[in-house]
Amino acid sequence: MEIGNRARAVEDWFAANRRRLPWRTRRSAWRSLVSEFMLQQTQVARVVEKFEPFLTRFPDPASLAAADEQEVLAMWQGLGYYRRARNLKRAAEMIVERFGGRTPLEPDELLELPGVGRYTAGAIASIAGRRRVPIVDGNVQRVLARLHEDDADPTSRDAIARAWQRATELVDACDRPDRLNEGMMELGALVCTPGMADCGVCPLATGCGARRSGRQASIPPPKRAAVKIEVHHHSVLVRRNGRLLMEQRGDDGIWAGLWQVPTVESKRKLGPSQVSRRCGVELTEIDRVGSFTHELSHRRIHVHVFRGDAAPGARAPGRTWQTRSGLERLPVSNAVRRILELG
DNA sequence: AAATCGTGGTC
DNA sequence: TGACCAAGATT
Repeated sequence: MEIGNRARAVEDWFAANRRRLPWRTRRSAWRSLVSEFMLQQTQVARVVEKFEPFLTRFPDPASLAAADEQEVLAMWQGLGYYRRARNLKRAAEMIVERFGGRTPLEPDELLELPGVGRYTAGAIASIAGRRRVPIVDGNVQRVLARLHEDDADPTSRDAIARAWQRATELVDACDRPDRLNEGMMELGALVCTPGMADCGVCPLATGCGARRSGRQASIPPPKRAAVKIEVHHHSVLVRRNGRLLMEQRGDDGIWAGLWQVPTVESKRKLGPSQVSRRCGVELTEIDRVGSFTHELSHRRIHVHVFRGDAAPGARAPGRTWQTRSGLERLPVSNAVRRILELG
């Protein structure tokens, strides 16, 4: 099939199929920017729950730029990759300062924003701005690899470069870059999925290399999962006068900037007396409450939960005593949410 | 440039 | 059930 016909086949397929992201029917650069930040490495279904509340609270770059970072993180709670939320706020600040509050639609300007890489810039520019630029996400890379029967390791430099080259050729040959790019991603998400290629309904089936050779299941080869390091978090629910002691995590590492109950991290499991000694506040008593494991992409955290009573007049520098309603305003990880449920 | 950063879904 | 994956970016 000639490349222009391929591109139009995808555009027509997308135009005829319902979109899973209805907010894109309103073409707003700001909405597109927020949407693309949320969608980085995150499934559409998860984003749908969070998007409208976030946009209602932060309807334009100025409102986000002026907001307290704690509130931004709270609106992001549960989405993961919390650095995106902080980058998005910094991007909003830059939009206000350098672009007069108007979200840019040119790829080069978008790339200057923190947290915006080649994919995100291309998605906003092509979908919200209808600029003729390519995008390659995990879906597009898989569809293109199968189309061209490219069985290389998808994490290799060369394979990535070939995907961008092929995406560029397609978008150069298409009529509507927005429909082409969204169509390629939807194809990957709904038709040409990792586990199954539903070639019977695929607009690219004619001329697909993997289909011709029957290698849909082995292209692309799977990426090796990261080795998970095992660590232990000992978290203490410290009570005093009906309040709970909370601390904020540092600027780097996992859950940066989020809040937690006092937690001792170690390579090995610790007993109650060790936890009591190292948790940073004097306790008169400590008991085990329960434990669970929390899985991250590159780490397995064994969470051991304790309950302790603060000694009278105990000091806890850098920490705050929170009431139940105060707790609800602090951004916490899902692991901490589970810990708090045990309290 | 390999590691890091969350969480939930799929098969 | 445990890999593997998701509208990736950063260092």
